[in-house]
Amino acid sequence: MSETASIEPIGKREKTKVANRQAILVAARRVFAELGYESATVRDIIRGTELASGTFYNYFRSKEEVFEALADDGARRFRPILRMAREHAKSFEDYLRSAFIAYFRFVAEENREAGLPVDERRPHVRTDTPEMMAVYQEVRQSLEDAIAHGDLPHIDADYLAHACIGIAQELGPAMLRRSPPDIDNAAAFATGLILKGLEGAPRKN
Amino acid sequence: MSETASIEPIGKREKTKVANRQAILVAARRVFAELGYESATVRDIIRGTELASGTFYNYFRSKEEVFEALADDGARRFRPILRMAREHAKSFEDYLRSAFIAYFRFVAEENREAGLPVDERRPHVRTDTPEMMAVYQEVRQSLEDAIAHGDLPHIDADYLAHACIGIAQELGPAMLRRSPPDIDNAAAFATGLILKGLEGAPRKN
DNA sequence: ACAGAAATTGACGGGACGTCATTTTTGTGG
DNA sequence: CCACAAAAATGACGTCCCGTCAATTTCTGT
Repeated sequence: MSETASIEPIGKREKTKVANRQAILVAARRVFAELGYESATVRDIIRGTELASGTFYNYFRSKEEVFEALADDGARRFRPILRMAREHAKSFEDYLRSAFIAYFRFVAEENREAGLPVDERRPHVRTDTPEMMAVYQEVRQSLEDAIAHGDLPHIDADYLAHACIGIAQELGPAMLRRSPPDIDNAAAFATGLILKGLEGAPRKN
Repeated sequence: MSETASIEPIGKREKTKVANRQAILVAARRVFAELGYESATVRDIIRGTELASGTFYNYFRSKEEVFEALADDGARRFRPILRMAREHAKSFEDYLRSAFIAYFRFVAEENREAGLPVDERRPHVRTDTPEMMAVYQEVRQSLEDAIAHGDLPHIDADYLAHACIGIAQELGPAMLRRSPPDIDNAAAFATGLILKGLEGAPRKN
């Protein structure tokens, strides 16, 4: 008898495996925040866990791969938010604005818990991880839908998606540099600019 | 007498100094292109010169500093182009378009001589070097001038400058990914988007 | 020509890297 | 309950890179 009680579909093997992976990711997040991506080392990360150096390489091939896993995490959390914004939007303008708001909120949140310095914290590494691509696809899909729906003229969806992402990426830090950061204001600026260009961007004061 | 001939305001000391610095930069550019920024090492760089390892540190404190010097170079070459675009422009639209064209040309050029892979080559490192800031300032100044001149409504010049830069940064690689890259088309897209938003962006086909 | 300043050199101690033979842990069949 | 094989963790090891620094070479002014 002994353990008829709980259904344990998951053996100890699997359990420690996810636990270790998680431990590495948690430690990595902290180490990257403290030392910055560049100067952080694989050893720094494993020292932040109970594991031995060799064990690290059972889970990741390099520091960069750990970072990508973290970036993936972020993108994975952000994507459903983006999708909900699309589904709930009453108009294209509405979608755009909520998407920007969601992103800027996300950025502000990530930044707040990572420590103060706005720029220095952002790891300087390639971020074209699969999940990031998925976010791009999500945005692009929204744009193509809007075009097909007649909400947008027939413009280059690829370029437009990149432009939106570029605006978001640059406006995010610019917003954070102001105190206090005004998410709605930044989102209004981006939305207005994309919809109507300079005439659509909110006047200052 | 001996050397009354040429006026040599520059001693041998100074000369080898600039030569060494240049040698390091040239080697670094090649090494970064070949190995990628991440995996390149200071040793790889000096091996590409006639210098000893210790000498490197007389010129730069780290690999990152070398990269920043290279980025500075790029920005330093780009800035006058940008300024000329501003001075020669007949209208704000004209300025915007030529600025984008200049940037996309620059990107295409840098990319062509660095080897083919579009994304992998771009070093993943902070690029907020002083000269980069200067480019941002240059853009922002243009925008503020245009606002003061009445060519633009009173909008947030800081945000707008960041938005332009974000668009340029994302559209550049997106353009390069197409074959053949169409600089004028990308510039037209960016200009139209900024000026009039979606309605201003060129229709596709 | 010479002395002192400036720059170069490469060896060195400290560490990080990624691997791998060994040990420990876990799952399974008798 | 045990034994045995597969899986995973361990940490020592050889290799390489880092940044420094005392010794040496190269330059400059007098």
